[in-house]
Amino acid sequence: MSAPESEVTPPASPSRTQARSVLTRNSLLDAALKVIRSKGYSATTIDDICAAAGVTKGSFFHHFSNKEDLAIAAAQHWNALTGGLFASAPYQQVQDPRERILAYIDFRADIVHGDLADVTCLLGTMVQETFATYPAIRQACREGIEGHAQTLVPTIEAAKALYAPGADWSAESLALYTQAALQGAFILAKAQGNSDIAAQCITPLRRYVQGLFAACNQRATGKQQRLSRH
Amino acid sequence: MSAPESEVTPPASPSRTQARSVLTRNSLLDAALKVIRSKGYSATTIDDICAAAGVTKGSFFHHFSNKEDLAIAAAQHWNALTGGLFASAPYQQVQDPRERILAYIDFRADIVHGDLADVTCLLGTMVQETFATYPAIRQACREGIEGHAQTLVPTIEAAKALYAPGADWSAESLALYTQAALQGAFILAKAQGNSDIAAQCITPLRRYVQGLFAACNQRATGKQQRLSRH
DNA sequence: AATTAAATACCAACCGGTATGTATTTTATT
DNA sequence: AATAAAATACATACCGGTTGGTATTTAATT
Repeated sequence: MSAPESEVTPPASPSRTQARSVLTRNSLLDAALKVIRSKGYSATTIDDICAAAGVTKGSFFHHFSNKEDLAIAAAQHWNALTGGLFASAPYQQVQDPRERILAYIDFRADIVHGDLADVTCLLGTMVQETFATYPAIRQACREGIEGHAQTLVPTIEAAKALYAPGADWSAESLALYTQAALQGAFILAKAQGNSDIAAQCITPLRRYVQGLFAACNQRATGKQQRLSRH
Repeated sequence: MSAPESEVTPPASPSRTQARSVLTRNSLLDAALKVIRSKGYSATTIDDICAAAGVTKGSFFHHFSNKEDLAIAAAQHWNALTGGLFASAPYQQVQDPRERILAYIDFRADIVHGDLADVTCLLGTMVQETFATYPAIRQACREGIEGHAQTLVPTIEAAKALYAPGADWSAESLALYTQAALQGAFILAKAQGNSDIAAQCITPLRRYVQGLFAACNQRATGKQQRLSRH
C-alpha cells in the first residue's frame, strides 16, 4: 500500500465545495439517525430528514439515490460513530479480560440513560421493519451488529482461557448473546416509555457473565485454579 | 358451568350476520398480525390488510375506526392467541417450579424455529416503531409484554423460595429479563435472516436461570430463609 | 302474521393530502 | 467556461379515510 490517504478521495485538495458537500451529506446522515431512531424507518419520510438536516429535497437526491440507499449509508454512519465511541471507551483500558468485558457491560449500562431515541440502537430498530422487505438494509444492520459483537470476541476468548477454560460455550456465542440482551433491553425500555428498565436488564446480563468466569466454573486443567470467590 | 356461551353476547342467538361479522373482524385481525409481523406497522397499509383478509376497505372501516385502532386491537388479539398458547403449553404441567421455569424456556426455544415472521413477536415489532409517536399502541404492547412476564412471576417466586431464598434479585426483574433476552434474540434472528440464532440465544438464558437456582446459590440451606442482613 | 322501521354488515368508488422521485434552474467554485 | 452542489417546481402514485349505497337481519307496530 503506497498511497497515504484513503482510496475514495484520490490524492488531493479538500476544496471548499467538496468540504461543504460532505458537510451536507453528514448532516443528512445525522438527521437520518435522529428521525429513524425516533419514528422508525418506514414512518420516516425524506422530507422529515431534509427538514431535520435543513436542506432541500433536491440536495438530498444529489447525495442519495433513494431512501433505501440513505438507510444503508445511515447504518454505516452509525457503525462509524458507535465504533469510535466504543474504541475510546474506558473499558478498553482495563487490563484483565474478565474485568474488561464486565467493564464493557458497565459502560453499556452507563450510556442507556436519557431519551429513548438517543440511547437505543438504530440497527435494531431498522432491522425489525426491513428484514423481510429490504434485504440490503437487513444486511447492513447485520454487519453492524455482528461487527460490534466481534470486537468483544478477543476479550471474551482471553477471559475464557483464564477463568473458564473448559466451558462448553464459544466466545462468539456469548458476544452475540450480550447484543441480544441489550437489544431486548431497548425493546422493554421502549415499551415502558422509559430507559430505566434497560439498565435493570443489564444487571442480570452482567451477573451472568460474571458467573461464567467465576472460580467455580474452572475445570480442573486451568492455569490458575485457586482463585478466591470474591 | 351452566351458561353455554360467553358473557359478552348476553343470552341469545348468534345470528347469521353476527357470526359472519366476528368472522370478518377476526380475519382482519389475523391478517394484521401476519402483515405487520412481516413488514412492520408503518409500512403496512390498510389495503394490505384488506387484501390479506379478503375484505374491502369499507368493511375495514366498519370494524375499526382507523389504523391505530386496528393496531391496538391486533395487540389484544395477539395477547389472546399467545395467552392461550402458553396456558396450554406443556411446561404448565411441570410440578417443581425450577423445572417449570426451565421448561418454559425450553418451550420458547422449541417454538422459535421457522419463518421469521411466524416466530417473532408482534409487540416487540410494533413498539419499536410506535413508542414515540403512538402512545396508545406503545401502551398496548407494554401491557402484552408485561402481562406475559407476570404469568412467570409466581413460578419464579416459588423457585426462588426453594432454591435461592436469599438472592438479591426479584422475581419480576428476572421475568422481565427473560422477555428482554427473547426479544433481543428475535432481533438477531431478523438481522441474520434466519431463526436459528434465536434458539442459540436462548441457551445462555437457560444457563443463567439454571445458575440462579443452582445448589451453590442457596445461602441458607433448606427452604427456610434464615438469612443474614435481617 | 304481516308490514314497517331501524340497525348492522358490507361494498365500490372516490377525495384530499402526501410521499417518492424527476426535471429544471440557480448558485458557487475552480 | 465548465462543473459540481443545491434549490425550486412539479409529476405521479399511493394512502388513509369518506361517501353513498345495498343487502340482510332485528325490532316495533299493527
